[in-house]
This record gives sequence, C-alpha cells and structure tokens, in this order.
Amino acid sequence: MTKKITVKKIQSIRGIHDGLPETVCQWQQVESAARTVFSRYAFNEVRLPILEPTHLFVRSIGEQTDIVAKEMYHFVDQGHDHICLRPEGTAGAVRAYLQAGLTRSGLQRWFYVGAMFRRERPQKGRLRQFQQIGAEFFGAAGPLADAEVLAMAWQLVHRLGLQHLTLEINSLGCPACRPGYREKLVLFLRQQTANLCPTCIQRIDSNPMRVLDCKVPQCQQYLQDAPEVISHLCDDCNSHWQGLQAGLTALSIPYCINPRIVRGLDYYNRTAFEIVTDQLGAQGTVLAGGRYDGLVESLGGPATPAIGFAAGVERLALLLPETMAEKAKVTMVAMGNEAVILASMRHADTLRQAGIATIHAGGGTMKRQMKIADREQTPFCLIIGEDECATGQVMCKNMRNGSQQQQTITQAMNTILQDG
RNA sequence: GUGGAUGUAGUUCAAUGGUAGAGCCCUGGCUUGUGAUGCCAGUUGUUGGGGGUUCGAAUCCCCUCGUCCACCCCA
Repeated sequence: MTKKITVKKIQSIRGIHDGLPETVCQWQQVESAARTVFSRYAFNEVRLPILEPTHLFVRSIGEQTDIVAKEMYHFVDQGHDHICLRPEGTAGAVRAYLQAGLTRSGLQRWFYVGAMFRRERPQKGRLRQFQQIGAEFFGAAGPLADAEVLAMAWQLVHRLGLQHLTLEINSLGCPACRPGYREKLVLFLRQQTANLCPTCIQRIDSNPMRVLDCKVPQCQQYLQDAPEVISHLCDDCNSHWQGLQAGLTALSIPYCINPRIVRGLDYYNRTAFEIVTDQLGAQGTVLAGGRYDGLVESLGGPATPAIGFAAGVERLALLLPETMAEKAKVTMVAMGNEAVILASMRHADTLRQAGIATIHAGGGTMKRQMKIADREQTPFCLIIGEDECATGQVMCKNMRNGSQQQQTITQAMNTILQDG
C-alpha cells in the first residue's frame, strides 16, 4: 500500500504571473513590432540592470510620488546596500548614460524591453511585475525630436494593427513658466474649495497640477474653467509647443490636445503625451512619455535635454487578438524495432536541420502516434516502419487531405517545403 | 492601502446543512500500419488553507491566502 502524500502547492507571488506559450507569443508580437519600428528610427537596444540603488529612484522620480513612497520593492542586502527592483526604466537609462560617459558623444537613441516592479494592488492591466518597452532620446532639445519620438510611438501601435487609440498631447511648461502658472491655478482652485473632493483640496498645496486629472465627475465639472498650462507658456515653451504640433501635422500623425495630462513623476517638463484606449477599463493608458530636460543634470550630469516614453507590453497584448503558440510542421511516426526508431530519429533531425519544425511521436501504437499528430495539428506526418526502413523511404502523409505516398526523405522534405 | 465579487476534478461548471456530480480533456478498447465524427470502459478531488457552530458543513460564522473588478496610482 502506498500512502498518498499531498504536498502544499507553491503559488507565484501575488500580481506576478507566468507567461505561458500563448501569452508569450503575444508579447513577442509586441516586441518584434517595436524592434522593427525603432530600428527605422535608429534607436539601439540597451539591456539595463533590474536591481538598482534605491537612491537612484528617490532622486529621479521624487520622494513624494506613490511609486517611491509606497510601491517600490526595496531591501538591504548582505553588504548593507540599499537596493530595489526597478519600478520604471528611465532613471536607470539616465544612470547608465552618465556612467558610460556618453554626455559628450552626441545624440543617443536607446530602447529597452524588460520587467518593472511596483507593489500595487493587482487589477486589469496592472501587475506587480510587468514589462515595459521604453525609448529614450538623449541630447536633442528641439521640437523636431519630440515629433519624431511621438511618431515612433504612434508607428509602434499602428504596426500592431491597433484601432481606437488616441494620441493625446500637452505641455507642462518649464521651470521658467510653470511657477507663474501654478500660482494662477492655485488661486483658481482656492475659489473652488467648496466644490472639490477632499483629495483635490489636499493637493492644492502639495501638487496642484494633479488636481486637473481628478476623476471625480463633480470635480471635473468645476475644473472646466481652470487655467490651462498651454495658455501660460513662456515664449520658448510656446514655440516648442507649436513646433511639436507642426511636426506632427507634417508627419500626418493624428493627435488631440488634452490640457489635463499631467505627470506623476517629477522629472517631466514641456511635452507630455499618452496613447490611450477605452477598451481596458480603468487602465486605459497604453503608452506614455514626455520630455525630461532636467533629469540628467539632477542625477549629476551636465544639463542634457532628453525625451522618452514607455509602453506597457501586457496592456498592448491585451488589445491583440488571441494567438496560437508556434506549431510544428511535421510529426514523425515510427513503427517497429529499434533500428526503425533510430532511423526515425535521424530523419527527424534531418528535417530540423533543414529548418522544418518537427516533433517525434515517440513510438508505440500507430493510433496513439496519429492522435498526437492530430492534436499537435502538424500539416504533415512522416511514417516509417520496417518496410520503409529497408527501402530507405518514408511514408509522407498530408494530414489535411489524407493523401500519402512513399518518398525518399529528400523528396518528402521538398513536398513539405513546397507546402509553404 | 480601501471597497465589492469570487475560489468545488486538468478545465468549464452543478450540488439551496444530509452519500461531492456532469460536459470537455486525458488513458485504453471497438482485430493486422493511419488522426478528426461515433460507441464502450477507465483515472481524477484534504470542495484554496486554518479555526469555529452542528449529530452532520462545499453550504453558516471568523481568520488567512489567491484571483477578478473598482478606488488610488500608473505602463
């Protein structure tokens, strides 16, 4: 008698999911679209660390942001270093750019794909470990760079065949003009305190621009007449803003102005943009980015203009049609003694080396092996028994129409390759 | 961090305090070396986990974990 022992199943961590074949297939579609599009804009891939010093994000993203204040996975390692799992990509990219001493190497166009970590409550389109495709363009100050980067982002979603997406743009001003605007906004908001939600009232002092994208309908109602950044831009910011729009128009990129776009991360200035969908519930932002001219300097480098964006791989994948994992082309069926089995293995390998994805049904009864071929949906079956083995041939069966004929392995290979 | 819904076989779902079941999947069979439909047979569960109430709990209560959705935040 054997006693059945049940072992407690180990589960993945909350909000951290496995990528199984069908899902990964979609991720790869997103990635390959990005690689194709980005390479046309001469952006080069970088692979950056997942672990970074905690301080990097405190300094760049801002201590007051939710990401840093409560969502980072951080810990002290055995050497007493403060380390965290990166919650986003831009800070690490800037750190690497500085560390490599590239500030005098002209323009740098980078992109990356990788996992980011934020300890949030999971929800549709929101995971604790998720993947971002990001792009960063260092060293270009003019609006042409903004237009190109936005165009690249737009081409990415376009290449994925996604419909019903909107590109929204805004300008956040700069350290020269934002304080003046901020004062006007605070003045306006103070007159509305009776009508605003408690969170908004709190934010009037802490971060007044965030009030603008409050989702409470009543707040939005009273914010309709709020002063907008884009009508309070300084001359430089305004000409940059106009230049961006001229660029987008010249490139025939459809966009709409959304003066409510603000940024949770502290380092953004001037151009801010998002590509949004109405098909993902509350998590409608599929790609977001903007200009961050002050970040390189604030991390200890020379003043360097820069612009970038990040796209959520899982969110984009949610918009893609369902896909099938990669299927094999041929099932190898072997009937007979060991010599036959070995011959079938050699044949399978010959096919693979010719670039034909092949699975071996593993011997056993004919029926069992044919069922495997059927389940795997391979369009062809190569059957080898003692007869075929003796004549150096295989039975090549077309599983779609049921026809079959004896052929040499080379002939069979041609038949399969011609099938497309 | 807050709120709502939810958790039963590999999977989709039944079972309204009284013996845990069905479809699909899977395995084998319906004579010899041929899959999809058909027929027959078979395997599968600490009912997420732990406590409590009860003669008796998948069912009621408490705790905990996961999932989904929303708030918040963001990609």
